[in-house]
Formats: sequence, structure tokens, C-alpha cells
Amino acid sequence: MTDSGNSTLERIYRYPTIKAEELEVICKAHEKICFKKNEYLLKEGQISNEYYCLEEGLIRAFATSTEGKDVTTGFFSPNEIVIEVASLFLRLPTKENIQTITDCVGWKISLDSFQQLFQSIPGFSEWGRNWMTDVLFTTKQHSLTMITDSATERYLTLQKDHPEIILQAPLKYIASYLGITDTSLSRIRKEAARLQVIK
Amino acid sequence: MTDSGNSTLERIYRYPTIKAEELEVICKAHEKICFKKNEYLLKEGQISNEYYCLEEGLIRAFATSTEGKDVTTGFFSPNEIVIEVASLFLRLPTKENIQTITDCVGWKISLDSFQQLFQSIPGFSEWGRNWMTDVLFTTKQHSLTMITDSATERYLTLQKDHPEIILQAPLKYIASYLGITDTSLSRIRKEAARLQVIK
DNA sequence: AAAATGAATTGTCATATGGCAAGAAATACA
DNA sequence: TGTATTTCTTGCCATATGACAATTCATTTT
Repeated sequence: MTDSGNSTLERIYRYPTIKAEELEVICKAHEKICFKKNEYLLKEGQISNEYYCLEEGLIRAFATSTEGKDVTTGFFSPNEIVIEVASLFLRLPTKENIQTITDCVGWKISLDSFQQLFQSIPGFSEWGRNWMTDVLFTTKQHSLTMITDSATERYLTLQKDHPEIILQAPLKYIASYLGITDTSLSRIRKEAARLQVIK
Repeated sequence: MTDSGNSTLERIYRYPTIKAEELEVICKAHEKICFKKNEYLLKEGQISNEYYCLEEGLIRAFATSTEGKDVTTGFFSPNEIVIEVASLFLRLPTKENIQTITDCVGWKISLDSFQQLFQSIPGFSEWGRNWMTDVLFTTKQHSLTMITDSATERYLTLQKDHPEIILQAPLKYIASYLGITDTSLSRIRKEAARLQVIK
């Protein structure tokens, strides 16, 4: 790590059973990294060797459907970890792509460094389990939402919880993330705007 | 553990970095348990304190939607771990219910015992990360499938990958798991049967 | 600034799935 | 064994979303 007292890393790794000096060791294992808009951090077929702590910008993950269409599977906002868990931890060629939507600034850490921290700092492996639990919860939540909520509700929820995505991501990415076409999202957005005015 | 050489537990916990004697310690931390059909292993609002390794039977997890409807979020088959990760590891009241679909036999382990194994056996915490990675992958896959595949395709995939669910679970549970109504699934099933005959 | 490229909107029509209710079948109960 | 209850099927119609194409709007490039 080049800077000291980095707030992105400290926020991400803050955890009850991680001591101050351990936190510093963890932060020092990261290296600053910048990406330009539309740059790929990971491409389908590659085996991921690192992950990133995002400080500025917006990133998306997407998979290719059987019919060859892009489907955005997730967004990454500042202070989140940009990672393809399955490829990094199971050492498998990924089926996902990770691509920046805007210029980005973040902190990179290699799998090797991560493994060392995971084995040498007990609090860190607890943190890891906890982080993974959060990710799993969010993923299940998104999946449930796809079943229980209408497309309009899903859009409004995303707007409320992650306005930065609505503001920065192209409509087509948001649409496929919500499980609808860009045409439908355009209409939903129009209708939502109309309702806002009335209210 | 009461029996020796239990194949369900050994299958579940087999992992390269877990030694034979460690595997035995892990298995011994489990206790045999039986459930009757329709019994609840966890109810919405409770904090989960244990998980189960299923040997025989079929189990489902379900959440209650905003409109008060049951939505089946997952099924558990033999040799799988029956768990509500978020509640068990984050110590939060669960939003899910876990209920048997048939009479079941399995092996129970408490969070305390799990924590001890997690901290004392390095290979076990790696196993844990790996297991969680698999669960996350499966969950993401299901979520993606809900977007990219039609209801019919989702049904056929489930039938191929988990025929035991199709055979044992009531239609309405399968339907909500696939994100459709029982009415629609009944029609889809009829059409699928017709196609089988033709082929 | 002009041209070119890509993104978003809108119209028309098609279709998959849902809502509701009635009837049939299966299962549980007593 | 007969009755009650739940589960499954089917018909009818409503509706949300998709497919495709044309147009407008925005952004990038030269």
C-alpha cells in the first residue's frame, strides 16, 4: 500500500476480531490500481488471480446467456470488493466478465497475499466468512426479488438502495440486471417519472 | 456421532487438506437426528444455532413474500448441508423457514462445535470457504437462470439435475421455486410430458 | 463543428404467464 | 371404508413484458 490510513480498505476490513496492527498488515498487502472506462478486469475463460477494493467508480459483472446476450449479474460500487469468488477460490475458468463502467480507482490484492493473511490472521478468516455470508445473503435476496416483485418494484428498489447505479450505468446494463429488456425499462422509467411528478 | 464410517458425513467433509484423523474428529462432532414429514427445522424470526447434514429425505427453505405468499427458496437433498447461513453466522433472526417435505434422517452439529473445528483445524476453514463458494455459485446460477431461461426451460433443467425434487416435492413448492404459479407449472408439465411422448 | 456511432425512446403487435374459479384426482383422516 | 381435505388440472380472460423496427437523442471522433 502506498498511502497511509486508507479509508476504503479500513472500512472494508474493519472487524471486531481484527486488531489495529493486523489491519495495517492487511492494508499493506494491497496495491493501488487505476482503470479506464470500459476496461476489463476479468474476461470469460480466465482464471482470476486477484481481487480489488473499489475506491472510486462503478463496475459491473456480466455473463453471456445461451442465446449470446450479455446479462449483467452485478454492480460494484465504492467501498465494495470486486471479485469473482468461484474462479478465484476454486481456480476455475470464470464464466463471468468484469468490466468498468467509469474510470476507477481501487486497491488490488493477489490470491497469494490473501491466502497468507487468511492463514496467519485468525480474525481475517472470520472476517472472510462474514463477508461471504453477506454476499450470499445479498445474492439470495436479489434472486428472491426477481420472483416476488414486479419489474417496476425491482427498479424502484434499486433506485432507492443504489442511486449511483441508476445515475451512472447505461440503461441496458440495468435492464438485464433487473431481468427485463431495455425497451421495458425505458417504459418503466418513464412511468416512474410520471408518478414522481404527481406525488 | 454414534455410527462409524458414516458415508454422508465423509462425503460432505472430504477435502484435500483435511487428514483422516481430522475427518474423524469432524464426524464425531455430529449427532444423529430424525425428523417427521412437515416438521420445521427453523422458523422465521428464530436465530439458527445448528446445521444438518442430510442423509435421507427432502427438505425445503421458504420465505414469505410481501403479499404473504410462501416462496420456496431452495431444496435440500441427501448428502447436502441444510443450513441458513445468514442467521447462523451473523446471529440474526432468520427471514426463512426450513421444513421437511418427507421424513428425514440426518446429522446435526451446533454452531459452538463448528466454531471449534473452524479454529482448530486449518483444513476445515478452507473446506468451509470452499463449500460457501459452491453455495454462492449455485445461488448465482439459479438467479441467472431466472433471467435467461423460460419457465419451461427452468423446469426441464430442474428435472434433469434434481429429479428427486420433481418426484417428491408438491407442485406448488416447485412452482414458487421456479418463479411461476402452480397453475402455470401444471400446464408446463403437461406440455413437457407431451413432448416426451413425441420424442 | 460535422459526421458517425451508439443509446434511449416509442409504436405496433405477439406471447408467456397470472388470476380466478370450477372440477377432478389424490391423500389424509376418522 | 367412507368422508374430508388438500393437491392438481383446466377453462377463460387479463396483463405484463418481449420482439422488432423506426425515430430521436446523446456522445464520441475527426
